[in-house]
Amino acid sequence: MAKNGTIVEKRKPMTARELARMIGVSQSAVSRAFTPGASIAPDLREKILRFAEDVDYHPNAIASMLSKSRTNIVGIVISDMQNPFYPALIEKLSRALQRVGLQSLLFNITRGANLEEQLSALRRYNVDAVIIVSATILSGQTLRWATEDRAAILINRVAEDAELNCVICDNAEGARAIADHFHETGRRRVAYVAGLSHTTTNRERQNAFITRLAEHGMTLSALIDSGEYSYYAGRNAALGLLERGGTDAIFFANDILAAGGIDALREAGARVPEDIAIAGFDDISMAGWPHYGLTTFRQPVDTIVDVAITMIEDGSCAPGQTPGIRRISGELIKRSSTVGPDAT
Amino acid sequence: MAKNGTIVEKRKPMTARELARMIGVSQSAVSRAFTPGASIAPDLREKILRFAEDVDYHPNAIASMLSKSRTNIVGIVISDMQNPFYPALIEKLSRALQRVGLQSLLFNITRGANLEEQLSALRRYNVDAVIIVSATILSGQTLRWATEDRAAILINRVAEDAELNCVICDNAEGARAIADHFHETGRRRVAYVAGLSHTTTNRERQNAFITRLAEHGMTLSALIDSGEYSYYAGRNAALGLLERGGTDAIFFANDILAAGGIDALREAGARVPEDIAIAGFDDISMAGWPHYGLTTFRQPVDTIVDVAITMIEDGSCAPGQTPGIRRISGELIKRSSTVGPDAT
DNA sequence: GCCAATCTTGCATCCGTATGCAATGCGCGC
DNA sequence: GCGCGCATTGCATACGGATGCAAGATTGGC
Repeated sequence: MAKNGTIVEKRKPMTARELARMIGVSQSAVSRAFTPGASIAPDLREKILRFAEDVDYHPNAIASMLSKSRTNIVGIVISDMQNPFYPALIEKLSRALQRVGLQSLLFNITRGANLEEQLSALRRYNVDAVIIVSATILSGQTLRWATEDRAAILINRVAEDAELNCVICDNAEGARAIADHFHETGRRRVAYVAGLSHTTTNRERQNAFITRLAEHGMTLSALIDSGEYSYYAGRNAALGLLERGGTDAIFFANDILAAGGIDALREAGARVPEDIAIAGFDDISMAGWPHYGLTTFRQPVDTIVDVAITMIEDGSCAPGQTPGIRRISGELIKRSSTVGPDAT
Repeated sequence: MAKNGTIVEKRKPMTARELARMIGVSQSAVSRAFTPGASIAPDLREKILRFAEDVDYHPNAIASMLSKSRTNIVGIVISDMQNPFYPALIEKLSRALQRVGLQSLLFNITRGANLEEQLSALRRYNVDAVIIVSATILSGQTLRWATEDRAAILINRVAEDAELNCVICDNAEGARAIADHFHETGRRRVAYVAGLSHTTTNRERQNAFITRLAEHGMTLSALIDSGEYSYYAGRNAALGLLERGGTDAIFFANDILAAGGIDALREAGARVPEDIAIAGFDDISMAGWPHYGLTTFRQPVDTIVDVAITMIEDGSCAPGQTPGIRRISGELIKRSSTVGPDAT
């Protein structure tokens, strides 16, 4: 009744040569059968593929990579999975890559000194392209090192000192939309809460916002650098503003900050939006929850992903091509945190 | 003034042979210099490594994979990035893998028919191991197919029909802890809200919870299958229970459901925990936010990750080894959703 | 000072697939 | 019926590094 006691040896997968010998053709034929567009008679291909299916042969991707020097792997560098915006982006990105036959090698980097060590595999693995997702952690120098001689795209961050392709939401447009919206809804003394103030996304949002406030003749009641893009940083910033007084609207640099802000204000007894209107940026799913009803500028994530994939597929992000910055338009989503529950 | 107009050709990376010829040694020597423990004189290794650094030589990982038939890549299969628990887990997992020199190839699968197609790369890429994270989507059959002849670990799900290694939080322990806690805090008519009722995690939590209620002589006032592990599903379930009445505590199968439940109840005018106590499962970061203050059973994520990594490193999840289920103890985290703000 | 044991090193080959080139076969036009 | 041209196919080799084996270099023992 027992299975025989011999060690179950891991059976080595079949190779193209073995398959070829079984069928009585050359290894080249097998290779061609699996290569779309290769020069091979349709019936032979059919026959080989059928045979392959029977014996469960699959081409070894590693060997293929070596001879084609193409891996079909895209490295994705990310550093902040705490902000729900990024997991959502990664999910869409990896699915879109998969749809065009590319795999995602994930590099989750940690703030610290040994960044090059963390990214060393990125170079040794010969990924076809690198997508760097808001790696606020990477300095311009590391950025250049990581993307040297390699197709690369930055998402949600622009490269300042390096010449790199960037796909990014039009942060200025969004910040202006928020400012306009505050203006239209009668807010006049407005505060801005930065996440990491030195990041390019923050600077773009902040500058455009402040400029637009001035154009409307509104008052910038406060400018706070919360130090990080986190829920608790948002809470602290909001409480500080509440205590100080003189603010009737706050634009948080992103939604997770804004969520903290809304909760903290309400717990402290302030009414949102009656006393203080709140707006964020990104439109993470939480922003749409009834509890938050957060007015925010929706990042065009789908388009951003599409553009990035297209650049990888058509090679326009390959080294040697002239890099450029693609700014994608977003959309203002008005919710109850600025216009009250009636307008929802 | 313009740079010369020649096409910038992508300079091909140097090979071990070229490096060897430059130094005047054999290619083998170079290979050995980069192979820890290889038979090579210390000074020669030193010399080669120094030279390599100078000319920026890095061993080609693809070629190495081919000859060693080891990729140092672990495939991570995931399907639900919406629940914040999973991004947090993925983040820790990928960092831990990176720490031991393994890369993470991400497979973000979508519910649907062509699962094998989505996972086909998993087999062709010869990953050293597969970690399947709560792939509630995968049937036992697909599971077996995906892990065939391959080191594999399931996290947060047990395999029922396949013989696979599982690392999982002790769901029954957690459910009992919640039941005990409800009992101690005077709750008597308790409801359970399932996520996907057929998932193994749900069944374990549900069965243990109901059993413990009975042991305490408490009433199971309702058993709801919310249909998915989502915020909105939690809202709907909670509102249904509130309308029906007769429930003074609800155990949601996970935190994201519970968060929806808390919000919906409060919006409907119920007091949490005075009228209804709420508990969840996972301890996602949101559970600790003051707004939620969610009592929950904390999954031992760090330990789960450690155990999984260890199994990969010591080969105990390799094919041929006897698979087993590792249940890791978690911890009840009491917060204001059950014991009121005083106890916080 | 000589020989054996050990450490180093290089040579040759392998890993499994892709592909340029040459050879073969087939079809078609005249 | 012959010849040209295209479609197929196989052969040989490349991709870049790992490694068994044997030769060469060192060291130590007596």
